[in-house]
Amino acid sequence: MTGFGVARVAIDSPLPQLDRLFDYEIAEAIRGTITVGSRVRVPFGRGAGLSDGFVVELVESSDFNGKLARLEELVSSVSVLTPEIYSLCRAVADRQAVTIADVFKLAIPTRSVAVEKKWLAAAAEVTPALTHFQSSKTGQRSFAFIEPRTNEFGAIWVQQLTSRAIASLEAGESTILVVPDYRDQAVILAKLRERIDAESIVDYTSQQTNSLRYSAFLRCLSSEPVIVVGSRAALYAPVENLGEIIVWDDGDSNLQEPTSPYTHARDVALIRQSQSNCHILFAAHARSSEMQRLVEIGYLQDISIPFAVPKLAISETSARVDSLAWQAIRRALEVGDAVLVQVASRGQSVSAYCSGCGDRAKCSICAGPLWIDAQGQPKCRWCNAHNLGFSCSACGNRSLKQGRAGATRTSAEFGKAFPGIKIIESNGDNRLEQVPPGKKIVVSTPGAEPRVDGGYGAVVLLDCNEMLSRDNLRASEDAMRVWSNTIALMKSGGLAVAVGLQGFLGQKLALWSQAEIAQHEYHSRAELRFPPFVRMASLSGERELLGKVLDALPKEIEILGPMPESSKNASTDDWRALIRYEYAQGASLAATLKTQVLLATAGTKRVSAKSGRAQRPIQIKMDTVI
DNA sequence: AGCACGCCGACT
DNA sequence: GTCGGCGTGCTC
Repeated sequence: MTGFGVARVAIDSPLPQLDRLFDYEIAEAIRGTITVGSRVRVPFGRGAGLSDGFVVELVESSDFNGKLARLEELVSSVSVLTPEIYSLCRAVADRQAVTIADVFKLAIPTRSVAVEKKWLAAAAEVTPALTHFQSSKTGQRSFAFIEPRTNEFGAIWVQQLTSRAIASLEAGESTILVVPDYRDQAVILAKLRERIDAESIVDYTSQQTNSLRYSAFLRCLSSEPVIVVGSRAALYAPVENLGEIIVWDDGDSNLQEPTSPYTHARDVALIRQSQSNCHILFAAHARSSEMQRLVEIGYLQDISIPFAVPKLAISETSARVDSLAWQAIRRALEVGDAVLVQVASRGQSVSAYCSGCGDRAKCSICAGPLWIDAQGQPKCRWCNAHNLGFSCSACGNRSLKQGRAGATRTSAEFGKAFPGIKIIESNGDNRLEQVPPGKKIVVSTPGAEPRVDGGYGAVVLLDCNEMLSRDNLRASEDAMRVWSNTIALMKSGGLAVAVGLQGFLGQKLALWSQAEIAQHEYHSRAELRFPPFVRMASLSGERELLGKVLDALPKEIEILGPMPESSKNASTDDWRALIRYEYAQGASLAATLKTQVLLATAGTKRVSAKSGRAQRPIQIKMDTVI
């Protein structure tokens, strides 16, 4: 036990200048118990108190020219920061130009003493076998389209992914299964519980209490192989013998980290894969442009198994619901099946207009666009205010005209067309998870579609053009993903109809040529030099500081802007610049940005007084979402 | 972040 | 003469 007298500690501090290791002399009293990964409290700086940190390395001596401070307080003997997770956090922080502490927040849950005591007591009884085998395997990196279909056993993708994870488990390896949608997580967990022992399943789902999260985390630390199911955070699960990472439906925006380190689960998964050499599989019904890129450059292999494509009719009419759709609905109802109708937006009407001059109706408070909710009342899309006493800002007229129908009005229309048939509405605010099978029409907004045992007899996609014309770079890609996932809720013999979908996308979707659609999308991004063909970072902060940082960047880096931040709540006078760069430039750009921001902001007074909360003077997002 | 060190204005 | 302003810089 002698020898390791010095601990190299990562301080858990958000300050970028402290994002490195500090050496400490370990006090005799705790030398025997301290391990790599231990949570410790160390004296730091001139402050009187102790700072939190993690032991990253134990060494015999330090090469620090100075007197080492003493590490006296070991918080707990559990090695929470395993070497594998430390290097993952380090790599993520470096890639995103953020502090490692920002990544620790995602990787290491808050300690719960009670949970830890219980776990330690149980661990002492079991004595895990030391199976720390060093795998020299090379992981296979792949992408697969999965058959969009539901049968009596549930969705095909659920069956395929759980089977894959169970096979790994039986071979003694762990799997991390990333599923963005919480309803899908529940379905996956239920399917796993049906088939294997609960001991081997770790629920890493995010909406849990601290103690549950910590308990799930500790279960991963035991060396028994497990299947971890969760969202973004599951990628940091400290499992050993990681056999495979599976990411389901990577196009889902839930996989994007909204706060620092601003990562996408896809990138974290790829980093962890490359470090541990495990297998990685991205699977979905549609292909994101990021997947398309990785397949095209040969980084991922397409291992899709050919499958029968769903029956899908495209109607190019301008009618909102055309005869093809009516026919499909009628046929499904006749055989006693449930029908799913997808509508672009909820309420009575997506939009409202002045009946006098025809101008778009605006909110009396914030001038945002009005829509008509399920109760028939005008509401603002931006500030949510009721606008009962509408008066047109242009002509003074006091009455409204409804725009295109939303889910509520569509329901009413279907009610009239199919008297006696049960109509059910599901939307983001009022979401149904599951409906019983049988004759009924379910009207849903995208993302709120309830599941039905055995699948829907027919799926009708309305407002296809509306979905495509959203003001967003990813509108088309998102729409394709949503439609594909909706069609996947249909049973084998069912018929889907996409109303108002024209041209290339219509033709290709009808043939389920997902790869061609993704290729088309990706190439159009490449032409514009938009992500994911290149990467795009955003820098925001005070104009002068921003200028200093931008001036320090190498000449070959393309800078767009800076320009004033256009936020709806125009309280900030921040400026913003975009930086377009190649993937190969990422590492060095992140490093220069990190140091340049530090240099530019050194000596700057932190403006914490006015806003109340200390803010970083310059914010770096290495991959901005446009 | 804290906290100390350091080099310029009005005070018992 | 010195008390203290907060600009600058460091933290194993």
